[in-house]
Amino acid sequence: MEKKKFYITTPIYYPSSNLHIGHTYCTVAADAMARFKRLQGYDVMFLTGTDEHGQKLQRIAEQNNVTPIEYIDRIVDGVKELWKTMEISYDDFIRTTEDRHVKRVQKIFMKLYEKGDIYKSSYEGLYCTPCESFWTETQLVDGKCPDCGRPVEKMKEEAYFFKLSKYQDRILELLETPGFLEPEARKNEMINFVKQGLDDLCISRSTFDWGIPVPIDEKHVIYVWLDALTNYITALGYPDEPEKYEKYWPADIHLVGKEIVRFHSIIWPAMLMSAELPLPKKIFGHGWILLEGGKMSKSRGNVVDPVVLINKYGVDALKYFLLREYSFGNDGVFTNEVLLNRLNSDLANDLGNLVSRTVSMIEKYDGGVIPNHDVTGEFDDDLIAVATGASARVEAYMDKMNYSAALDEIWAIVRRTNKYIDETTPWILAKNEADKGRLDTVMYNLAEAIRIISVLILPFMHHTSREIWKQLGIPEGEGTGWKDTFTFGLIKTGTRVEKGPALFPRIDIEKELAVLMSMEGTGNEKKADDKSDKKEEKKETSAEEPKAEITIDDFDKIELKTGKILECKKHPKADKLLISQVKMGDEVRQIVSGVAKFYTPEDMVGRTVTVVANLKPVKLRGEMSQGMILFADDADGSLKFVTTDAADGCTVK
RNA sequence: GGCGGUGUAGCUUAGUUGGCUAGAGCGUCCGGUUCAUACCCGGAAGGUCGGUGGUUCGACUCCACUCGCCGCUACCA
Repeated sequence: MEKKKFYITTPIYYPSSNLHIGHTYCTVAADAMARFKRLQGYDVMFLTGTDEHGQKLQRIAEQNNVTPIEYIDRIVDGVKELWKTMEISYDDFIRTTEDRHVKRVQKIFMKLYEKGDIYKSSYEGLYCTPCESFWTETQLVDGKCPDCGRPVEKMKEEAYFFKLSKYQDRILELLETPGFLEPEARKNEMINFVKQGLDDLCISRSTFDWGIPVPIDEKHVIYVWLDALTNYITALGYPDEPEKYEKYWPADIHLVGKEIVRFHSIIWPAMLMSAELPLPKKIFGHGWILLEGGKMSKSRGNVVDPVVLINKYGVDALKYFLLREYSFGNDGVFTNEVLLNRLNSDLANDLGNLVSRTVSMIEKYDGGVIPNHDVTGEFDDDLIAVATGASARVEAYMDKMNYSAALDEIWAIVRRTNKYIDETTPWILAKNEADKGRLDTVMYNLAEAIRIISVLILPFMHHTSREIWKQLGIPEGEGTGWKDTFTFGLIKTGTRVEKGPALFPRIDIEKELAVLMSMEGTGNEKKADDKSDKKEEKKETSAEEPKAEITIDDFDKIELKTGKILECKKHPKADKLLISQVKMGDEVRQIVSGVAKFYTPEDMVGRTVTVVANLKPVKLRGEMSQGMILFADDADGSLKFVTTDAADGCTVK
């Protein structure tokens, strides 16, 4: 009988710097699912990789005085090393710079092109020369430039576009398909987004060359999404070596971060529709692991370099923590304290101690040999019911991507088994020779319950599973399959147990917190209020590129002046806008700024700031704006004033 | 501004189509136990299920309004 296939992917990560706990989280989740499905008997294909093109990498490499590929190779080595440390069981690792990907992307490009879904922007390119802006038809107001109201003209713009808009209706239908996009909240967002209308997607760039050349136009490279998203099928050999593709496609699940749900649930299916290929069965957008925001984190200190945590507590502990602590679709907050408490209570106290006490008792009472089990007693049935009933529920939770509930279900057995020991009081049975039969049965049942637990945790922490098998003397393959978790009584009488080191040594939390705190800053950290990731994402996709070089004459066209903000109020019809009255020497101007998210009107008043004075006045949602107040785009995503000590009305040069 | 989500014990949360005395884990307090990694087991305290009003014999579950937080989205000269 042919095995059922299961194809799961992570996003391909952008190797501009080393990976952090967020990437680890996603990959660990995918790995657990892959292992789970394999254990269940599926033929699993698990793909991860790296997205290696683009302006940003090219620039970073230049800054480091190396070629892009030299820089990337180094980072990718680190990524692979991390996955090795995490014991990520991927079946393939695709790099978008590999020949296999490059040539296939070009073929896919041609396929869409021949279909008529890729066009040069001049086809619909509408350009407002004074504004130097490029518009699509849907953006125009009365057929004119939405900014200045002047007529636009068709222009040749050197960029290729994908007709995303053409697939709008089909995408909407797809998004509404139950189960396609989860969790539910993301689905509604996307439906709403599509209903507002989709613009065609720019898929080429000519301003840099670190990318896959557009096959029909050497001046262009393919930009971001057509390159990146197609990895899911190029890795399978599509289109030229389609053996794996035919076997595994469509993907059963694309696991992605919530910030890239849009690209996976809208753009990617549209591309597939254009190529007339089957669509992925499910997109799941998981939440982010955040650090405590603001000042708190400084006083607490958080080491979030996964490698540091693994070295201290082990891979299994970290994996368990990530999947158990957080609800997969939602954001969660990471702190060292939460981590250590979870490890101590669930792993050291509950599971580790259970194995320890059981093996100790078998050694003490039965000479280290798992005994007969023919004297049943009061609590056996309940223990057996709990132990054998978990698998079905674990399956159900895993199908819903609910890792934490699945693990909790397994821990219900752990807790039940600990309770069983208290109920049966083996140390009392041991005192009376007449109770030996009952004692033996209790020992057997304990070993057997642990056996079931050890198999259930295999997808999440296989190292621990194997250590338990070692201590219980279970040979791999004997009662260690998924189906064996449904049956009680498989462990063989006569099996020799052997006490080993503690599975999870108990951590002195106070001491350990102090140690971790002293290591603060060694990891890649991200604050809970940090929007930089999202910002990066936006930058990548909205193509914020370095500006072309200008001459001093060009600069001279800009009139910068200092201005004092006299009054400021909220824009009545726009959330993000503030309207300021700015005094610049003799005149007072009204200027609208998009900073309401960061500053209240009170924050604005009284400051002397830098203003672009000769910017063409414009109406913003009904309010006149005569200039622009400059702000610094800070690293954390916030905007900071560019203030000055000078009097208002001075020229800045 | 539009759309959507969410708000349940100190913390993290479960509650499918309305019937519960609203569950669980962690934390706290009390008790038990000693096989075990000072662990484990039991018990208790702690919730007007964001607020108000409505539908209903009955609402955490449905409806309206309202407040808080979050996301997507428009405006960001």
